[in-house]
Amino acid sequence: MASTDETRTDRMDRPERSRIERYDPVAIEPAWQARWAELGLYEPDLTDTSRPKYYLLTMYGYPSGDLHIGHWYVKTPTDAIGRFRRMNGDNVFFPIGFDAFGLPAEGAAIKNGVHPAAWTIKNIDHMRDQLRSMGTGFQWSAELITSSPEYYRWNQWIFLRFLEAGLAYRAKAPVDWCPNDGTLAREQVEGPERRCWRCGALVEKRDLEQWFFRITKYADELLDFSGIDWPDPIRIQQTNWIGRSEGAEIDFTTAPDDHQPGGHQLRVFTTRPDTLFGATFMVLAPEHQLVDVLTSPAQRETVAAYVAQARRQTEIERLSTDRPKTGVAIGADALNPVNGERIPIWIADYVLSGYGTGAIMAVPAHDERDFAFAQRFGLEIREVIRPGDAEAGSGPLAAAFVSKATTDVMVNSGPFDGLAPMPDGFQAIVKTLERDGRGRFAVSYRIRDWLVSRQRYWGTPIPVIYCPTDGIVPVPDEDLPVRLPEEVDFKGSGESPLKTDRSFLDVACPKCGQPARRETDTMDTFIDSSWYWFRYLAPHKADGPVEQDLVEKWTPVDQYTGGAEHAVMHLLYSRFFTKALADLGLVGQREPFKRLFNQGQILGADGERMSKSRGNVQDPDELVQRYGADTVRLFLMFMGPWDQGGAWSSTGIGGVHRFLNRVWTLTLDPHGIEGGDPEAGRLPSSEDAAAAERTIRMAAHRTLRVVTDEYEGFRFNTMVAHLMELANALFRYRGSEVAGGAAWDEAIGLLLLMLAPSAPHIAEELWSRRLAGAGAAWSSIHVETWPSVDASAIADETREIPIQINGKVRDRVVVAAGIDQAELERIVLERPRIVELLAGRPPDRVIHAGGRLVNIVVRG
RNA sequence: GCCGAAGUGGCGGAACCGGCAGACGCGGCGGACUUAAACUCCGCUGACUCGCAAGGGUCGUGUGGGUUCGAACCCCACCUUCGGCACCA
Repeated sequence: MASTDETRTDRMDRPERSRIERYDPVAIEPAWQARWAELGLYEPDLTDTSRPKYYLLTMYGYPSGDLHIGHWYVKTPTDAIGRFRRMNGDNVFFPIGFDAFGLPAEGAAIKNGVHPAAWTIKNIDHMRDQLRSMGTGFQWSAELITSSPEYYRWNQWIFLRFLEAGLAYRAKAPVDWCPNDGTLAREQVEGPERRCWRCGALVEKRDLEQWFFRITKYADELLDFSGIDWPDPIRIQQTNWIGRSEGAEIDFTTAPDDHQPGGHQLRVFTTRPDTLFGATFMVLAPEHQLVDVLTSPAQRETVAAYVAQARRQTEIERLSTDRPKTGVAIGADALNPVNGERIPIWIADYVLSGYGTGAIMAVPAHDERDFAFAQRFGLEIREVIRPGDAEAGSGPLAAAFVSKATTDVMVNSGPFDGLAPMPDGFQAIVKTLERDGRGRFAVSYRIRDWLVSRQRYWGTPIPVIYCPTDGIVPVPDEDLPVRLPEEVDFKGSGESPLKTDRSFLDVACPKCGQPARRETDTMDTFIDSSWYWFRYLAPHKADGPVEQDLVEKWTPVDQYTGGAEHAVMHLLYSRFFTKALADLGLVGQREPFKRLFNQGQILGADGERMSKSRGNVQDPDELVQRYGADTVRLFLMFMGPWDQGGAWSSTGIGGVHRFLNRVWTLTLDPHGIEGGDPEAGRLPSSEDAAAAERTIRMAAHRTLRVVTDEYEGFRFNTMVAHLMELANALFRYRGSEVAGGAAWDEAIGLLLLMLAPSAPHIAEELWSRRLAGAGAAWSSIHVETWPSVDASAIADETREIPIQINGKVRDRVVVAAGIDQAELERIVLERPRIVELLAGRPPDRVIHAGGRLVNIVVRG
């Protein structure tokens, strides 16, 4: 006691409140950013082979003008990953760029008369500054802008290779069409009535000749995810999107009647050929080619009206299973190929022209949608499959029977009665059809070829020319790039100005030299993002799209981060492109991204997606002004699990800022004593100096062990929580005799190193002051090696075991760490509280849960 | 509607493999420091309940069932919210 009092008196001589410099992030952050850039800290040598490569990629962004907090939410933790890998010895390549083509630039042009290129460049300039303020270690020398001819030239070049390889083709496809503004994007069609966002006119579908990429060629390979570490939900969504189903094609024919001779082939795809005898009608998509040919004069008007209204609906509406079924009979019949039966032909909007063959055989007894349809229109429902144990003729079905149980049997199916439908009946019927040339096994996919044409100005021009004599003529490679004309008139209409620009349109045919016309469609911007990571490795290469040596060495990307909203489009297109480019011999692997992580999305405070029009955008700049980039970075990492996101709220950012202030205080003023804590400056009564140093070392090394793990698993929220715990633990020893000692100093060093990837500026600042204090030469904390755990510091001698009775905790006991089960059980059963609660009842069982817990089970 | 995901204190969230629910932070309450306030520091803080107190008890992870010695976690059904549905990127 006496000695403690002495220590206390001793401390009184010092000023109570420290006079250290305050933590002022706004003063230190820009200086370190400049210093790092000067040193080229983030400009790795791509040819360096002495260290393992780590290609870290975060989805590049659209230059909408302002960075919002959501951009930080993706990029700053990704930056922390890069810094962590670098400290672990990897050669990290972390590029950034801009997905600069797209609709908003054109919208700005129409609205405000500013040229899309000027608007885009201005936005990029602003966003570059904002990105720099985050303190992210992007390799700016690799920056890429997709709207530059230097980039889109190679989109064109790749398009031409796809064309040669048969991967690009032209076909008719419907677009949403406004009579005044031309083709509309989905977001430009508003309201349940589907009106044009600009002029309010009713939007209709119009069929245009457009370009497609044959992604379906790779459908099967795209179902194979072996060798890549992607989250299950993304793989499942892609798998369902591709939607492979095995079944059969069956050829029905039309029956002759008063107005047509019959004999037209109607091919259907079905996954249940075993139900063929139960097909009581057929349904064609309203867009089906034969609708016009087959419709009877009496039905012509009704059918035309139905087709027109079906064409006004979206696919989402058409596929909704909960709305009443609609459809009309076209006044013609088809013949069932197995029994020659006449069945009526209908059209209905639930059959889509893009899936299968655009026609189905309807088996109402065994398909839910067909059942609903048959009920609505009073069509025959004929049971052809019955559960093995069911009575025959047990009355009409109340619902479609869609089981695929092997105990089911086929009925009402002629020679196939009694077979199990799957797989026997399926096989038998298809084999019979095959023999007669009326059907065959077939695989169908839900995924459709990728429509890449856009009737827009601000995109990559598709490099083909239409010649009256030579037809479709590719632009020769040496004429690339086909540049977007700069002087264009937007005329206040939504129609692409390319369509009326004579200087662009008029061209001589490369084959015959006759006057010809350029393609005016541009490419979907998803093409830009389908190969950009290859280009980052040599963004200015003029004689080819990629530098093959570097591609060989640096790809696939080791870690890709970005939003889950890209699950099925961008992430699938990128995989398709990589496979196609591999088949063209351009790249060596068939998968783009080895490991994928999808962070969650930050919504506005109102829980809605952040957008300028909603006025719910959080500007990070003002937070950075107030708290500094490190606090904002750390707060975003601390908010919650990275894959979760959520509505934005700055509540709690002060707590993170306070934590950084505490780190600042611990590092620069270990001996200070704050008023308010009666124990300040004293060791806990149970510890002497040696014990205190052991406690400090244990806390620091245990934190290091778990934090290392959490960096590797991207569990940043708990990582920050553990750093806070360490800082709190150290604070308890501040001003005591061990503060500033060897164990303390080691702990501070570890704390700064662990903080460095996430809060790079303050870690660097404190590190430099620490070096200066020790009289050592400066070197950046970001080139330090990640520390390793001292196993001897964290060894535990005892552990606390909770004791349960029937699953409820009733007591706890501290035992030696290496205790054996029998000994533990003896100690537990002798505990007075346990003896009391058991009241003489013998335990039925005693469960030892992996040495972590004991559960005593008693009955009665 | 279909595909994918998420629901835990007043709030953000933790519990990584079926084993102590609520770490860490915010907010709130109390205290220290201050002439005062701010800052800073220390303590308490799921709900209900028994007890002067020390300390107990019951309930509790969207809802309803189930499996298990034991469920926030696994299974079934449902509700709500978010992402995607092919021209926003």
